[in-house]
Amino acid sequence: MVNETKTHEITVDVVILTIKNNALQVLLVKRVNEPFKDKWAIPGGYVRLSENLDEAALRVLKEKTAVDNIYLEQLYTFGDPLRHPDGRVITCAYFALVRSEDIKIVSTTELGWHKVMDLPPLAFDHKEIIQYSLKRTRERLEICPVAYQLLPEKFTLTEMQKSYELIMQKKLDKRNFRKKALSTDGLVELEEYTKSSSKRPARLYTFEKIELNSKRAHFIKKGDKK
Amino acid sequence: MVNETKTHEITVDVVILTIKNNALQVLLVKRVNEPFKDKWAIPGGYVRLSENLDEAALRVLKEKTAVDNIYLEQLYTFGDPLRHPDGRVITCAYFALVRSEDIKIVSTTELGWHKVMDLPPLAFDHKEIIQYSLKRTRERLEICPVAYQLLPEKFTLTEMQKSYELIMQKKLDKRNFRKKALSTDGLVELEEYTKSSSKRPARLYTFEKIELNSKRAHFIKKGDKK
DNA sequence: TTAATAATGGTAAATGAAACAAAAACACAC
DNA sequence: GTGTGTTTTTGTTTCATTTACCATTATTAA
Repeated sequence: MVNETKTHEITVDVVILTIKNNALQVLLVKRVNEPFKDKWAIPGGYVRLSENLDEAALRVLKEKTAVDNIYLEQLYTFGDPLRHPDGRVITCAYFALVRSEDIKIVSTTELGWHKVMDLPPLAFDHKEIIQYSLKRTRERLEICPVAYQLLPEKFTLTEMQKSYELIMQKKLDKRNFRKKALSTDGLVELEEYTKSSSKRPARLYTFEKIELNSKRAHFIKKGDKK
Repeated sequence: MVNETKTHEITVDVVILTIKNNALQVLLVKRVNEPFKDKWAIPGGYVRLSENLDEAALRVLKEKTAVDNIYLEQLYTFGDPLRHPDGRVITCAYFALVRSEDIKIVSTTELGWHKVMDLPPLAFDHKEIIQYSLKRTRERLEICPVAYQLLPEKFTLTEMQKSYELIMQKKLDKRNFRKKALSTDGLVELEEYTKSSSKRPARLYTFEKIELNSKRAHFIKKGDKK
């Protein structure tokens, strides 16, 4: 417990991902102060003494946005001594999957969605953090259908396939995807169809059960407090 | 940057796993100070300002043991406000897979191996941390043969199977395991056999290539400095 | 010779992955 | 109302991989 050990600061940063305009997008905030003034950054903030890390991440999320349905999971803790130019700041990074329809931006600062395949210059090591969140999202998608967290409440299988393709970065076979999707636990077929397009209507589906293969991840549903 | 945010302390704790006496074991240190005096704990220490988290974990490891071949990976960051009775201590947990033959205990404090299936009372939330490290080890084993990090440099397929069974907590079919093991990338068949037992000698194998499916994990090999 | 364990071969069943084409339903133009 | 265009919906086959299950031979020490 020498003095050297006592001047860390710890933050949480939250990579917020959604699908919007047929692209994977991440919510970024424009910094108003130095360092990295005017650069874009992942939303973040200091961890308060009274809250645990999950709570801190959720608070950061809610400071910027009004969200209802989210998937939130701790990503990795980044602690390079030089990652923050002004001192030793260790950040515990989280990532969240949200539906863009569920998000209302409540921040006063400049905030916007950016395509993850075309990021602006970012502050700190935030580019690395975003890249890692994509890798983790892919890993999660391979073991559980977290992608539905990015979709509207009711969606077609084609939309679901699109979101898989966006995350996995590759084309999938339509029939094979459909077969696998239909066997997914928790997927329910609705008696509703899309309307208003000059083509055959698509059946709508929704997710009821929350199947989660990763512990230490959190689904925050409508109405959950805190 | 209110004052409340500035009094965290951050530590690293390292779950050190090995296979010894036909059991998965974890290295624990007996605490000499309060809190949790005389309880067992995972080796840990404060993060210094000049080092990153990986370096801190490695330093903690080397303060307790002289190790050569290790697999080291960040596990999870635990930050419950009440996890440390004396204040707010956030810990970044790591886990390491080592060969018990490669470890020399250099610590002056009381240190010992404990079977993970039969743990003594532990300090803080260390039981939870160990449980999580087992889960992660299983996940890793499913995608890459990290188990060889627990084995002697030269090992028989039966020993390898034993280590898989210990980690996965289930029996495996001998012939199927052998078939899969032999097709593992990096496994090399040696022209050596076990000796000195009243039975048929078993062929020895070793690993040459380090195949790693998880980024952000580190293999520290013989001779690596730092 | 015996006891003990290692090495090895094979097969049947189940599962999963990849490749493929054709019919059905709607909107719209004519 | 008929035809056209677009998108959805659906099934089979093949191939490779995994799993389950079973039995025998080989090598050594004692």
